[in-house]
Amino acid sequence: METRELRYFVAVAEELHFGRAARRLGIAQPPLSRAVQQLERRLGATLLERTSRGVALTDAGAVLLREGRAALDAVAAAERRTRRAAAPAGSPGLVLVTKAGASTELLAKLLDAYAAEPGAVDVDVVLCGIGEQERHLRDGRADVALLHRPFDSTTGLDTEELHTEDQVALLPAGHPMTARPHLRVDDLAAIPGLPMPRRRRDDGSYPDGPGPEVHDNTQLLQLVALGRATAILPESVRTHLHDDMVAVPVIDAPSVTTVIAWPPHSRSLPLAQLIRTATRL
Amino acid sequence: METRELRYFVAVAEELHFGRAARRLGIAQPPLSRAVQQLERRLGATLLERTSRGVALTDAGAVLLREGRAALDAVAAAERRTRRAAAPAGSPGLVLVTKAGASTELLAKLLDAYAAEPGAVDVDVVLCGIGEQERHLRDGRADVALLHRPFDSTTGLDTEELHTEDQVALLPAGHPMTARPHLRVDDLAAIPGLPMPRRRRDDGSYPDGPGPEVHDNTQLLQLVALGRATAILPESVRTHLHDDMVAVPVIDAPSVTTVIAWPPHSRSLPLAQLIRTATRL
DNA sequence: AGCCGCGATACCCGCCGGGTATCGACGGCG
DNA sequence: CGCCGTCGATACCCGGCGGGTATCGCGGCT
Repeated sequence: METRELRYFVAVAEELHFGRAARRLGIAQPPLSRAVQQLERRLGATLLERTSRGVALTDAGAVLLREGRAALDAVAAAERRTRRAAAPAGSPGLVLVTKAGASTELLAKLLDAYAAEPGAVDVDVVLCGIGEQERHLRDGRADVALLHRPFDSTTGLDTEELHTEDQVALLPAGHPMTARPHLRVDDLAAIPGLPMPRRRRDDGSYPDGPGPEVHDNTQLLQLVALGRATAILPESVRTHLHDDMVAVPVIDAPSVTTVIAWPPHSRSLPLAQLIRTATRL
Repeated sequence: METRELRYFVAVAEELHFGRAARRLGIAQPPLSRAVQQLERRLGATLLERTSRGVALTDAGAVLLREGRAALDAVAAAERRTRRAAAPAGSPGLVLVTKAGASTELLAKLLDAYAAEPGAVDVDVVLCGIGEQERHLRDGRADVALLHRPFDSTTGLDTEELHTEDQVALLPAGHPMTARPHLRVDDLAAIPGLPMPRRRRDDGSYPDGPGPEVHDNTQLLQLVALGRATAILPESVRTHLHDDMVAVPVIDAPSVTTVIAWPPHSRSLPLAQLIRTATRL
């Protein structure tokens, strides 16, 4: 199976429309139809159910969509990492990816400590959207990530725990509940007029519910400060708070563990040293 | 990057010889040279150092060899799993791989328990050489494996622990040490005339040392029974012993954990049910 | 009935992957 | 020291395949 065929099939499977997929791929529709047919013949499997009004995935097609994405990521990773390995000295030796607006202190400490090590290489820091870090590791855009359990999935990655912290509720200053020594999750759900914002999911959609839609932490903090929302966040957000917000411990929220994660078959000395530095912090 | 190019490069990188690689690939040597040159041009990287007497890998080439193998495995997995998903009912629903000659009781119990579950599918059992299981999972030849820590690597796999056991030393019946209630690893290393056999490594070579070379457990047991060797093995081997051998606990050997492992992104109901059954044993 | 949207088919062209023949560089050996 | 053997690169040719345009066939909607 060639990567071209896989790319073509994945495009059709995602669009569920040969015409749109062809446009996305920058080719005409007939060759795309033909390529997918040929793939189906070679696999001996029907991947798509065609009706004259559109396309639907078969079970086998769903399997190939999932596995094919993983395979294309692996190919992309091979390509990117080879390019990086061949790049002249001075380019980034390691790329670290983490969520935008999280772990800033831990990250700063880690980068400082690592830079002080003998033989340290340049580290590029990439900030990306929630849930995108694992993808960056799998397709070679990054070598190592800072993830936050239980929010981020770490399946298929090697990890070391760095830090665990409890979560706090963020309330507008002056709210009656700020007087309480601690809260429970149910207390917050019951506050009238202070809904929990809905974060954008990986696929771009938002969960149902009453709260406002947000997609980054800055927006969220602003909404809390304005008295329009509340939120449960790791206690390290306290360092970002001014006196317009108050943090109250939430005793029954799951605690958050920051982990350093990397693709399992990585074998680079700088990466090993960065991980060692991280675990010693 | 096309899988064809990757396959070609991997063949050359493994053979370190264009002619042999071409023969292995079933093509002539000139197109192979050209394909690798084209790959190098596209990547903007020198992958191989050519001398008129042969070929050596550059750093970038070593990266692409490792990453490329992983990518080709992922492509092969996509292909195999799709074929399986499309195969008519009656073909194996799950393929389980484990070391030849290990975990037989646990495996039998697991298969029995799973077969009794409602909705269970057929399970094919594949026995393979030591260290080959991970590869079977990664390239789609198997869906799930029984592994033994700390011997098998589980990096990049999801696992659940099933069973932990201590290790025992296997001695020929009548040996003076069989009178001892327990032993230490150092005691065994010091026995004259009873060396530890050398097991074949993944690459087919054997470690240096005095012991005989073996590559499976049957051979090993035979050598012990003949009074030509000793070995440290999980205590479950006791069930295979006749009265020609004696097992003595080794108190400082690492204990062995049997785990069930699967590729991290698997999403099949039968697999989930098998894993659930396994953890409940 | 007629039109429209969508995927499949028919047919053509140019490029690229594969083949054979040969070259050029290097090392070994008589 | 010159000859030869080995090995990768180059030159050149051919056929097939990937990609393009034009068109068909089917189904749903109005």
